[in-house]
Amino acid sequence: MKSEPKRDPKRKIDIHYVAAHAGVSIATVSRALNRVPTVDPALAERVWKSVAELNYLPNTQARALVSGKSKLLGLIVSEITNPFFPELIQEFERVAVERGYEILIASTSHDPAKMEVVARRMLERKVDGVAIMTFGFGETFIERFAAIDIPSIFIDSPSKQPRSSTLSVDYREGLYEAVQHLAVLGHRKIGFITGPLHLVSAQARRTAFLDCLKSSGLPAEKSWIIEGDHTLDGGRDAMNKILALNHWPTAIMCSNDMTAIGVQHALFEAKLRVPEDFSLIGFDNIHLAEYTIPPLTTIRMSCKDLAQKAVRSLLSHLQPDGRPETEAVIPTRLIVRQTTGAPKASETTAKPAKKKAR
Amino acid sequence: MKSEPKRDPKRKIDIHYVAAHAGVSIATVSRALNRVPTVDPALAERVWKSVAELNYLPNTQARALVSGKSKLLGLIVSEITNPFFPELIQEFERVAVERGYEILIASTSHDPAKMEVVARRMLERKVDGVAIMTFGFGETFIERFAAIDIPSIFIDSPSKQPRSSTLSVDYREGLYEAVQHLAVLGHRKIGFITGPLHLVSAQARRTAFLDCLKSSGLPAEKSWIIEGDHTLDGGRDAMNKILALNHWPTAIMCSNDMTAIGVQHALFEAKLRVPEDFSLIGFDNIHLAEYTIPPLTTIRMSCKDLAQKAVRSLLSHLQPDGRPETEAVIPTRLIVRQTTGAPKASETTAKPAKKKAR
DNA sequence: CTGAAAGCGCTAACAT
DNA sequence: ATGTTAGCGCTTTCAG
Repeated sequence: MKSEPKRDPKRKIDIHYVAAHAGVSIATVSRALNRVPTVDPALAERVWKSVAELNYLPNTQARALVSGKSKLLGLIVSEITNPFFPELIQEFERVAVERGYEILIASTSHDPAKMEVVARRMLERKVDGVAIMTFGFGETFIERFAAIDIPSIFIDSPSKQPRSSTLSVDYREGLYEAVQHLAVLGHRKIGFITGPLHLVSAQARRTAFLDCLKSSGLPAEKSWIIEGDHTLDGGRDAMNKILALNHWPTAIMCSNDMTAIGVQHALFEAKLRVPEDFSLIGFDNIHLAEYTIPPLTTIRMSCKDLAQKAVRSLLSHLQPDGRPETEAVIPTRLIVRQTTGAPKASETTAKPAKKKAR
Repeated sequence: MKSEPKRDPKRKIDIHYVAAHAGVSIATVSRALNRVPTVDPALAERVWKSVAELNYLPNTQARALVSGKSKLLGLIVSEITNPFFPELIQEFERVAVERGYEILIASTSHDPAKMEVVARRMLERKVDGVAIMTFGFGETFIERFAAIDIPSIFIDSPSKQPRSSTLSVDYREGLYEAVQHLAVLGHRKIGFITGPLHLVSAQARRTAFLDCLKSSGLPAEKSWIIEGDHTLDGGRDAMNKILALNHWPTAIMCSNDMTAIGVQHALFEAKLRVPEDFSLIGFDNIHLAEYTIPPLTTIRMSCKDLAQKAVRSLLSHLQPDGRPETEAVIPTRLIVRQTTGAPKASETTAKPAKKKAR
């Protein structure tokens, strides 16, 4: 029986294997890997060489189990098919990976049942922190995570949990610029298509819009405030509701860019033109906004900012030294493109002839 | 000293805690949780009640460590900001979660350096399987995963690794319908904007296009085949190159929808109209295609199909019973919207006056 | 059918 | 500075 217990060629490459290969104990391997400063440089060198040679990858599960840190960050978004979120995800991933964290993405689709599942998934995988980028429904999650003392960050509605931070978006800033822009162009009748109003963020945007109208001395016509749902379809449907009205606004502002693209589509179908018949302003400034026809005037909210601040804040809660960053504000700014212009000179409050085939 | 060792209220809720609460051993708890059929129903019942009452969540890391199964599926995409991928991710997530798997998303951005990192991330986290949806560069990954015997699935280029499956897209099908559609409309001069040609999938699409041209008896003009990169910017730039030519095609086909949207933008800027001046066809049929102005004629490739088949195939490799699904074909089909029409009657091979301000 | 006990691969005391 | 050892929370033999 010629058994060779020490160097079984098909043996799994674990820390013991590396230790044997480098001629040190597993503790030294562990220390070298974790860059503990007290390790003899010569030994560390040997360890790293073995690691490279054997193509050793530490077992994350074992590490997580013993250390209590999963090195996983949760990222909850509402709707991954809204291009705003992929852009945010991309940056979040970049920053998190750079700092040695992996990221667990889940989308709720605004479905309460799914939210429950999503929270469970995050908890089961023992995320070290979680960013709730649903623009609403933060409360649903916050307490769950706070109860288990998982750092969290979410948007718009401040929380008083100790390990929870808030990102507050300054909607007024960009919205005010937008309303002013329209006012200067000569618009006095501005409609607004909101997001789903059960979301605090959608409410915040609507409220900010109303405030800006008031401080610009513009009237707020209730029938021109239509509830959308932040999707293409929602934008189209909302615009069609406005078109069914007897009195039309001359400009439409939207709670996000997808809504605005839906509006453009509704207008296209109705043979109405932008900006000749309606001026249009979106919100988010997704990359696509530059490519709509015509290119969309919109309000920029930097998703990179959002992502970076979220990761940074989360990680700040994870490090014992230095106090956590607990609040950050995200600015917004108007980006003028080609969907805004002066209202028609012939503009009256009477309903124009509609859908006249050209 | 009134110590109460058994029911420390702030004790972590682990399997021992549940076992104590239910009055059974941890082995029974484990078995009940894993639905081992030989457990006494009465005991199982007690365990489940305790689990619910204590809000117990099994520690996934510990589970993974001992079982060797991470219950994690990797999903590698090339570019998360291309809307095709979020749609695919959404479905992938849905199906995977339904089957009890979590999903690890990584995007390569076509960056070889990043690919290395991405592969490492997947390996470190010990994914049970990985879907490589980069539409190219599969080879970079396949071998790495095959070497460690991780099931994988990827697109277009078949692999001979035992635990690796292929999704082959039938590009010809939809492309042929598209070329025929244009031919019937009267087009004989069709240009094509490709994807990045270092991707096998982009090459496959171009080759399929060329074949369809030939079998339709249409000429293939080299200068009308421009390399794009599957992005908005790439589409715009490619179209501008075509516009700089002396002889124009009358129709443009694109390797994906984002490219087509970029083309629409270039045309808009050049004051050219779709479909009056150019007919345009995309590829993918992302949701947005319905909302471009005018709505984009495109070739549908179902990302849901892709996602479902990928997950199913991956999981089939993970179950010992039944043999793995090793190959699936994804159909494609033309969706006619409003970017295709007859070429101008005045159409000649001479270059029309360009950029005349209206 | 149930329980006791042996690890999974690693980190972090605790020795040396 | 390095090695030895005791777990992290769970699944899974192996006895009973």
